[in-house]
Amino acid sequence: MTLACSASPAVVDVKALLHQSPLFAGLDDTVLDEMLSHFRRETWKQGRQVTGLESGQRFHIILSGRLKMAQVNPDTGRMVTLFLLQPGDGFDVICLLDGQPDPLIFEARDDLLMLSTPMQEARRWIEQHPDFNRSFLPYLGQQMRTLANLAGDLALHDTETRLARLILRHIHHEQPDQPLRLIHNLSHESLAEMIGSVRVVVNRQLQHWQREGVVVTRRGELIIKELETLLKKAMHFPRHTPHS
Amino acid sequence: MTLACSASPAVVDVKALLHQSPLFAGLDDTVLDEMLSHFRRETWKQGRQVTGLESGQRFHIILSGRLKMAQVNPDTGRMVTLFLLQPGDGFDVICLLDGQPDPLIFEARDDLLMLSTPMQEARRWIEQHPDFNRSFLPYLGQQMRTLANLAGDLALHDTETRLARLILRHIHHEQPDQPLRLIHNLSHESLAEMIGSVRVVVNRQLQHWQREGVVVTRRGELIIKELETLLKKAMHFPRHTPHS
DNA sequence: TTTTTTCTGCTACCAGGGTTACACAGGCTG
DNA sequence: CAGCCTGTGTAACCCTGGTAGCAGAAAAAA
Repeated sequence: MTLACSASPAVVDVKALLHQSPLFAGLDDTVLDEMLSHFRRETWKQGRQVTGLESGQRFHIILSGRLKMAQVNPDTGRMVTLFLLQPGDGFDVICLLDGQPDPLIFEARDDLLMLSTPMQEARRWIEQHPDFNRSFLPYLGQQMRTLANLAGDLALHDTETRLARLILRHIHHEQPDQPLRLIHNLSHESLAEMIGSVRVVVNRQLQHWQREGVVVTRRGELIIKELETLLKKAMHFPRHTPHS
Repeated sequence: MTLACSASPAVVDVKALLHQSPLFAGLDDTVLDEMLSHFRRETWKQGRQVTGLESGQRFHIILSGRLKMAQVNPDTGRMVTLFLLQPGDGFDVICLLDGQPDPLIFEARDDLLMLSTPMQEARRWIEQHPDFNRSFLPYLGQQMRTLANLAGDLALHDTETRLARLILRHIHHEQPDQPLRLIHNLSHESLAEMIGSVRVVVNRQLQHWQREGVVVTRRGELIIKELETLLKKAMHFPRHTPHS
């Protein structure tokens, strides 16, 4: 019997997880139970793509796995990742808010376990539970902040800066004596989509840093050797505090 | 005595204006009055710049004039406009939501007349008036949608496409027989900031279109001659419906 | 194992668009 | 009126970063 992290999603302790998530942290246990009764489980397997139009009928809460929320240019085939949603996140929040369909694409980066409920039901529940806003509104603020920063970065900074920031933003706060590394097993392609660029460019940059001795790359792994240098490349104007 | 549009802001019919705005449209008249009692008037004259850190203490509602909400790169001095806020809009919404300071810049494009109240007060009022969410949440959705589209455009489309879209998005729906033109008296510089580019590039593009016969430019004015052509340049993937 | 697919490294190419610079127009101001 | 300042037209330059293409390594599937 293995100690599963995301391997055995069926036994996830839903309530414990939601209590840690920024969205439901403050909710009373009984209220949470009541809410959960409106939801049903739903699973997507890795790689599944769904457009905003299709998924727009239901609101989802991620229990395990990561979900890419992206925009596509059908002409060139290129993609930008707007959000990489994690357990505790909900989608599609924008559609939940204003009811309009989103021209977005959602793609399961891992096998996904989620809760889902009809959009209308979610809206109704939120209306009837004003206390939820105590955590919901700040959550929305964070999302908007992330989007604003993405837009700002895309318009104002070069790929090197953007890549450096992306990496730093995603460093897991592990034991400080361990060598710093990215846990996320993201391909260069994925990294590229997250900074609004292309695989070749990301690779080019990483190789460049590797020759400088700043990082070491192995397949699906990225080890930071000189954090200071990377910080300098990323810090070209005041940073926002990464949540949590 | 002149027929003032934004010239005599002192006599603006606040309640009428707010009833039209997406944020307060649905509010009861008595509730609106109660709300207004928490606010005080505030004026900024054109060109005034304020950072998010300074203005973060109060929440504002625009009554007349336009306000640029932008991000800056202190190294290059370049700017991106995230929002061009109009009468009926509020700011800073992100800070209102999560309480964190924004590394943004707010600049009055015209003389501004606004209502303002301490952030805390605004948050408290929202908490106590759950009905407000009926219009507030959709409003937030629109804002997020706008940001998402901006980020998407910046990453996926060239300057020509972005400029075409910007212009089309800002056409005032006037009498259809009149020649189409941009009311906003925006400089090329302003246009550039709104598409995350630079004056020279915008000018270059406009001249190019002018030689093609698509538009005619005069100082501070832009007349569209061939709407079809411009639409074709803008339409490279499914458009979202511009609000209102 | 062999085969297939997914990632990665690297090259040559070139064009979009950003930087800099200057001249002139129109509107303001004194 | 002269002066100033902001907005506009246009040129030369060149560099970042995107496209196309291929070959090998690693992983996954057969």
